[in-house]
Amino acid sequence: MELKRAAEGEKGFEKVFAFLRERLLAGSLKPGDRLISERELATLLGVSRPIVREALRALTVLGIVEIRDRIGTVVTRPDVSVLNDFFTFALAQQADMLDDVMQARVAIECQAIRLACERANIADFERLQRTLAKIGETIDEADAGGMADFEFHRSIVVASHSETLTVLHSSMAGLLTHSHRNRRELVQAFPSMKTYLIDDHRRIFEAVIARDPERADATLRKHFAIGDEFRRRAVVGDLDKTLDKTSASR
Amino acid sequence: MELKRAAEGEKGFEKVFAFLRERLLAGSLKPGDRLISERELATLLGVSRPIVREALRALTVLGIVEIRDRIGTVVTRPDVSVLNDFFTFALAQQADMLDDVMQARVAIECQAIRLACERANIADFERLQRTLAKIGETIDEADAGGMADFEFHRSIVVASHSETLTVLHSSMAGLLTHSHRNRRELVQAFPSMKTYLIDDHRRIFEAVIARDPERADATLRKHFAIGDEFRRRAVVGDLDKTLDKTSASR
DNA sequence: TTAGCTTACTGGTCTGACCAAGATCAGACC
DNA sequence: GGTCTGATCTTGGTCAGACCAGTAAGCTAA
Repeated sequence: MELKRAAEGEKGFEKVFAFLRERLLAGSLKPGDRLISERELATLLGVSRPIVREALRALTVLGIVEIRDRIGTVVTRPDVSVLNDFFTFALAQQADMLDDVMQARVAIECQAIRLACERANIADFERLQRTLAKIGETIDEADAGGMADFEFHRSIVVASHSETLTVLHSSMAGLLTHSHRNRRELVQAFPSMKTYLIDDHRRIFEAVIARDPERADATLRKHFAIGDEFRRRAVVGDLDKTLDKTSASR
Repeated sequence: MELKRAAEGEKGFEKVFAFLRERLLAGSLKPGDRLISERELATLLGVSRPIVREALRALTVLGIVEIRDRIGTVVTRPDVSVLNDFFTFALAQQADMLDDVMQARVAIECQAIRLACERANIADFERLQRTLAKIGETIDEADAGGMADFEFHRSIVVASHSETLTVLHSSMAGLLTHSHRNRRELVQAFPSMKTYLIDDHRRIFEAVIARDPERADATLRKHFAIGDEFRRRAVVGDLDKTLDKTSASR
């Protein structure tokens, strides 16, 4: 990351952006700090205000900074919602990316469940149990059911007590809400899937309770694999076969 | 996502941004398309050019669009490298997050190696072999050694042929370069670690070659665990014990 | 037909200005 | 003396118009 030559060769916007990035990365600008005014920044760096605003706006969409009307620009604690924006755009134009993101989600969640086995506390267990119960209660509703499914998986990641994993997971999970819903709609059409959903999640829950990372990881991984299988077969309208296969493999 | 009311109530920037987002998400603006000029956009939406530029710049940092000097603004294929920027900023301000980031890296890499076992092609194998050899060659050099280590791990992720995983990994790996270097400096001080480094990486390589996801994952995971152990013990100056323990556990 | 020149258009930037509203502080009032 | 209030300063939000520097297309001349 070459920030040294930022002072002269850059193109105005780059100059301001690099200037701010430097302070941000070096830590001299911390969350909560208020930046100097746009005008000051402009004269300080020898550029015009519109350019400064471009840079500030850029930092804003990156979630690094927040421009408060008539107050000033303050450094914020980086927020995940940026990733959501990005993924929304990215997926809109590249449907094939969905599978890729799913892989990342599996990665995050499997690691998270391992950590959860080590770090989960009573409150985490309770949340897991609550969301697990919710899955059972809402098994017949497409919307609520999808939400419950999502909440359960999120609880796993939260129980890992890893902020990075949580952040990554929530940004991807948002995108995958649709697939959750789709799966849930399948459930309505094929009641025999209910057992799979409930039992699978319960097995995952039990592995965490047992604080067995290996089993938890493996169970969760299998859960995803089966979900994949479901979706794949559903496309070719061959659901019964899937159900047979999955129950046989247990 | 409420885009409908975008036409009037918005604040200039929001108006332009929403206008473009709408087209982007709806698909009427596809990668490769050239936007109308800034001036046209400004008059079309009833705002000034600087505002339009703010919006375009925002889309630029999101990797959605590319502003080409004296050519125009074109829609690009979403590039995941934006995440790199974000993570760089986000993680720079929370040093305590480093351990957390490491967990995410493990998550990414373990998932990647599973995919690599399925998807890796000859070129990937060759790159892995090349970087593995490099680790052996540079075992006595702190700088080059750390780089070789990094390259090997990166090769694993690249072999997964998952762009999302690759980007996530590189964003985190960059931050963790220091710890790599530190480890390497330890190697200089304790030559007996050389065997661990070389053998461990070779075992990982072999598991990928064998296309055995479970073994690859487990081996890689153990590799990280041992690295962790090394660093922990190093802090309390108890390296010999570590070496004994790790060789005994095999 | 083609080489070369002209010109319209593009992004990149600056200047200076105006508005609305939060922040601040002095002075008036209790 | 302490509190309230209003003028003023400052801040972001925005605009209009202008200039530069190249690019690309259109036109002219060979």
